[in-house]
Amino acid sequence: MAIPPITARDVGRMAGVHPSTVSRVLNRAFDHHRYAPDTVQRIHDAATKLGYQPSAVARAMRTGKSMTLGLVVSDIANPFFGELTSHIERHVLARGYRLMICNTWENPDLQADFLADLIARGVDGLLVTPAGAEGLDKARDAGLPVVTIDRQTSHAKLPHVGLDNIQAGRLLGQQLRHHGCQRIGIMMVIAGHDAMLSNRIKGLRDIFDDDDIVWIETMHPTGSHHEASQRVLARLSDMSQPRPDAVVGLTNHSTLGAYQAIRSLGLSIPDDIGLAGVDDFAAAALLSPPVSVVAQPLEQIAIAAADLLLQSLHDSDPSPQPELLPGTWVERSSL
Amino acid sequence: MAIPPITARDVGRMAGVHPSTVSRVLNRAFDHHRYAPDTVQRIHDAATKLGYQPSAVARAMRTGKSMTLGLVVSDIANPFFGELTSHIERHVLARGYRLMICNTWENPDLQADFLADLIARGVDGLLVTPAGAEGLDKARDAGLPVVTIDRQTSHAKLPHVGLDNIQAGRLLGQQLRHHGCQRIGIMMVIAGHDAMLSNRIKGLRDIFDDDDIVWIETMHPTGSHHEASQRVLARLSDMSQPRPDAVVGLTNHSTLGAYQAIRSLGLSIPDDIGLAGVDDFAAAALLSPPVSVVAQPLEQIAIAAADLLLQSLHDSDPSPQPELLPGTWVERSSL
DNA sequence: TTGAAAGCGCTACCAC
DNA sequence: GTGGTAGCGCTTTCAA
Repeated sequence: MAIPPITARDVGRMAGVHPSTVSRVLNRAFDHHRYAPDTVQRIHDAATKLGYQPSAVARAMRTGKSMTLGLVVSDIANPFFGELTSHIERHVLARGYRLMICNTWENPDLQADFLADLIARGVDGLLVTPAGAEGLDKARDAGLPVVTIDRQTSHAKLPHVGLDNIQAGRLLGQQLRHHGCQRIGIMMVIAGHDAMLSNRIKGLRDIFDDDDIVWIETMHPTGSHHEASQRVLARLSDMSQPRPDAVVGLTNHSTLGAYQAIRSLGLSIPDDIGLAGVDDFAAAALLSPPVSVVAQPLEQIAIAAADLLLQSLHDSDPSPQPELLPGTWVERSSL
Repeated sequence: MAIPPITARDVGRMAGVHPSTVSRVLNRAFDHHRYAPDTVQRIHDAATKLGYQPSAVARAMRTGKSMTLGLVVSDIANPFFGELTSHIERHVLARGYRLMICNTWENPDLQADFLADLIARGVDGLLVTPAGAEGLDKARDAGLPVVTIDRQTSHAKLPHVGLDNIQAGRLLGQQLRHHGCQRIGIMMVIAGHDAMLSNRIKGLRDIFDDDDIVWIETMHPTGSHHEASQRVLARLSDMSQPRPDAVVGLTNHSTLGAYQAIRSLGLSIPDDIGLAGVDDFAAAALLSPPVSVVAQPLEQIAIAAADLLLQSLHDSDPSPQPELLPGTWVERSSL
């Protein structure tokens, strides 16, 4: 057990050179001409024979760069974030970076803890889907590039990449109208104090008057789609209000919950009531009927965010201009 | 920008003590009586005033412990692994550990790369849902505790926690029988060269004769449920074979694909044909009809695996006895 | 009870 | 072209 790891010293000894030479030769693979070909050869041989892996810890200590990025995400169990994470990882990996992933479960204090810890661990930059503003300023003050994804924080104006929520809301509204909906009910999950959902609603309000929005039901972000379902159920069972022509879910959990509520009421979609949402999810295409949604350009968002961060690792200042990507309508048959 | 971080030296200077004293006092919080109360006070004051965060990198370098665990997972975008990850993270976090998460996308070579890199980064232990045996021996040889989850590797006998696949297959078979099924078709996703699926089938074979298994359709693990759907479609459309009473999916993607195929054929579940699977997934309860499955005790698996690893960080040798947890039947209405 | 020194493994710099 | 030295920030001896 506990085999002592091979160090540059060991390689140097075997190749008959000084450790610093080992380091130079191994790191600048394309400067071979500057060293005696024989030396280079011996070093490479020794390194492979010994299975030398430079200690990333020591390297990070010395260079101040860990080649690691921190990803602070709301809930990795939510496929939305899982996919986002997956795209981000693939992208930064290709550029030589690794990811440290932390789950905040929408807890702002935990987020602050994670950020502080990631900084202490020497990450080179931070990607965050904020659960609040907590800890973000400190990260920026520490001189670390930070890019927010999916949600924008209210105060700190950090570089941001995400869905154009107003456009998404408007697109959803247009489609609702196009399918003849007059009155809608909205189910949403409120996450932190961000502008995401209010913007989606703002877009919707560009198309629907206040009077046409029968109700807006909210829920805490830690709840599941079961809870969302309860809320919608209560709304639809309340006979003192007119029934909306359609229910819209502003997040994937909300839409799923709304679907479940409508079905459990024995209502038929779209004949009795329509359903649509923002955020696509695997099950949407498989429900009966398949549910139409505004889909986020997840991969583009992931790539744009990663690129923005990677770029600001080298250049000094990233544009504080939010990069807002448009959603696309995925027509299925729920309206 | 690039604010120089606070070091123990800075704290020491402000408190008028040597950095080593700062370290001792701050680390052994419950040995206060061994130091002059006044010194302790000044150090704490200085540390909080300066916002001192010890560098985890330097600490890892010195102590050889990074308080970080590596999690090498097949596909974080698959909610099964997303949830597993989430449980694991919560559990190890409570014990002071962080997670470095790597996605192999079922690529054994990538797995080997990740493992080597994780070792170089000084992780204290490894949790792996193997996509193959690649790199696992090397990790163990390096003296790192390794625990495999979900799938067992064929050769390396590593400590393992996962579903009791034979039991799960048998349970599924029993339920199929109980609902009157005589002949079944099986859809599965083959992942690596592990025993997981063959064990699920073995359990099924305890209940069904070979003749009662009309067909077994396989697919590569990188495929989506769409591909699974194609396969099942082809099987069910093949009129030269008898149609099974039920289709069973051996993974969540398979079951989803099978559902889609059956529906697109206009067949009704369970009247025309039954459907069931191993692995629960969010959509299973929402499909029409809801799909019955053998569910994995995900949280228990996560906790047991994390505990096993954590324990072998301190004690020397973990039991090489696989810890097999039973699946439970979730009755819905697809049989 | 505290200070001083050493050293984890690496790489940047300065000699030669 | 290559060796030597220093030092990243921490913790762990050993001395006092």
